[in-house]
Amino acid sequence: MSTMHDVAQRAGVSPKTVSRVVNGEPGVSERTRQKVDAAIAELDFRPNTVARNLRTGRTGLVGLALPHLSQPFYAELAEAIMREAERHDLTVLTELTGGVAEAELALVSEHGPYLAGLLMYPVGLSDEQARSVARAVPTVFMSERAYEAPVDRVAMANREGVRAMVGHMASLGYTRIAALGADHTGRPERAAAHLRLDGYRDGLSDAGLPYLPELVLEVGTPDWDRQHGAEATRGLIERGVPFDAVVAFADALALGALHAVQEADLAIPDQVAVAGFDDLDDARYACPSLTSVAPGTAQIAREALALLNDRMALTAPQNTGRLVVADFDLMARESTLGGVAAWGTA
Amino acid sequence: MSTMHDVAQRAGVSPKTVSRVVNGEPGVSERTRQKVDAAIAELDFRPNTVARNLRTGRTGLVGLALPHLSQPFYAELAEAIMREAERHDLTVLTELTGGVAEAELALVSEHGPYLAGLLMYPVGLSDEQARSVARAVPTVFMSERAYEAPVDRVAMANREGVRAMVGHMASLGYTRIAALGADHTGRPERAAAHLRLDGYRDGLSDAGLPYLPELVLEVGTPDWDRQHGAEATRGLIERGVPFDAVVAFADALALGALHAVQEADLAIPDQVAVAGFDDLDDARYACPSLTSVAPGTAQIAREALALLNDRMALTAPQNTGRLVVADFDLMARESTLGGVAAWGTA
DNA sequence: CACTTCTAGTTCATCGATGTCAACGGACCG
DNA sequence: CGGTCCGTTGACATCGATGAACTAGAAGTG
Repeated sequence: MSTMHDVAQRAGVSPKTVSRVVNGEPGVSERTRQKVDAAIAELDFRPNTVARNLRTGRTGLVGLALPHLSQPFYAELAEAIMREAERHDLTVLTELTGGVAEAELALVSEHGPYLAGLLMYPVGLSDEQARSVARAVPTVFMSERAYEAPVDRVAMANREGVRAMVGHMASLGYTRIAALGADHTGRPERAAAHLRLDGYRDGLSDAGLPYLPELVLEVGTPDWDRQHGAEATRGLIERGVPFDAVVAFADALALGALHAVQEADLAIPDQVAVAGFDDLDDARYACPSLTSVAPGTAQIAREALALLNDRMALTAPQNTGRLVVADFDLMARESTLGGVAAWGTA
Repeated sequence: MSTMHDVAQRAGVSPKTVSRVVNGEPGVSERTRQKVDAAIAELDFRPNTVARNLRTGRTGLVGLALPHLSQPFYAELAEAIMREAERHDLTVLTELTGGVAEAELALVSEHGPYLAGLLMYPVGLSDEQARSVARAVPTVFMSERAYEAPVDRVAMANREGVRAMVGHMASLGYTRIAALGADHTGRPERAAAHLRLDGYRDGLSDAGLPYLPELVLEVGTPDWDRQHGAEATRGLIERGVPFDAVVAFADALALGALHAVQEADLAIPDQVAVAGFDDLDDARYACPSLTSVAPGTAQIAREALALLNDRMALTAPQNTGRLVVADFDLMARESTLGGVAAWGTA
């Protein structure tokens, strides 16, 4: 590994001049610039990032904190963010928190000091903890929950998305539309469930349909997975409650519902229509393919990095948090439209 | 941020002594150690990682290079590796290569200098390129392809896994077992396909079944996804070739096959049994749940980090690469066994 | 021509921690 | 009692790059 000093000697100039050339600073004549460039090429010199970081105090490292990667939603989000970070010349350091406040905080105390910024999908953090995280390092949350803290946040169009989905179903003639994934604990970390339930009510009222509590299915755990989606749907069927559609608050739940409905020999979408939220790859490939709300993952990644950039540059307001809500798309597929749409297409 | 200097002043000692305490070096009396510890606590001092890295030349950063995260197999692998890295006190820097040699190399030239090690799932690299990567930074490949280079590698039990799967099917009485995912291009980057096909032949010959070329399905692209799995299976059905089982070389292909088989109104597993490879979460949740070869992802992560540790410590032999093959498990589920095994269980 | 004004480039200190080596004080020994 | 040795501790240089302050010479100005 050659250093700037080596390059300087070879080019017959001072190290500082080499530094100027490398960083494209002004005050270097064309002639010397060329000499230095030549020396750099000959020695295959690459500036030592660590030393630079120490001197400048900047690292170009941003932390990405997610609960898991094994759930496709997070994996897809991670991928989008990494691709976007690359465009900003930032290096991503990924940490899995398991959705536990402890781990979410540990990340900050352990890596915080040398992180230029932090993108976090917080789950367990309290308002107070969120504040302390944001105080320690420039932070952007990707989260449906609003925090009582001056933190930037990117969210999905939870309410509007579900509202539109209910509208979609109503316009197809479905009238007894179940909601799958409600939460009645009121706990703030379940904000996504609350907002989506609000959207469900909005959609019903838009369509002039009554809100029927027996069609609102709670899911026992905070984990929205197929297992629980199937169980809740089975329960609905067994109770004999009449219904002709299910709007699930997550694709995983919807895929479970799909399973339970087919298990009961009900035709999709003729007897029961099903829809989800997240637009996972799995939704496209499900059988039948699943209608879903695409939450604009790419846009979320873009906005999150834009906000973070501002904050790292201290361009952003210091005492207030900004909120960006991503646009959604309603991806209508076989599970509501029926037909023989080619499998695996958008 | 307080520095060692601050702590030293507060404790009335020299910075070097603080350094000794922090790093648990010997040669510090109990009395001073306590004074220093107290000062550290009072100032909430945390050593500056960047400065330490510069001085020592070590970083504790390992790169993780994967083609994608959006394919569940890679996401699950990434998760396993991150969890394991944490146990080794290593920080993981993830990069997505898209499976392109260019990106795989760029990672090294860009971040290589300050990476303590590299875990890569290589796809596009040539032997020569693999060599140059391994020369630049301590490297462990996770890859089915063997490289003509002194690089450590962790692989799956490709051949044995498929062999066992074919045995499993034969023991259940299936005799016309199709292979899905073969490759006849012979290109080295498709080694997984070649090995698995070998395993298929082994399995047939173990069971005394003939190898029938018309039952070997090639998949057009290197991408093993559901779409292609479904297409190839449809082709088989349309050609009217009799078959009673499909062993797919990847779960994604198997899920596609599942779809195509059901589409043709063939009962699973009564008329056609289906099995995959990878044991994705999706396999457990498929309908019917999918029998699959679990490649031992957790073990792969463990072994990969163990090998990398050796190599970073220079404990490993320098001119030769080691190979570890992970154990596999045959997860038999409804798609071969039938029955009503609880959905979503192991 | 003396004097300011640039420009191109240099010197030196510095970021924070750590390796090297020397110094200091007490214990122990002959 | 002088000398050696050992356990502690500190002074200083160093890792590689960069910011601040400075200089030598060219160019412009009245």
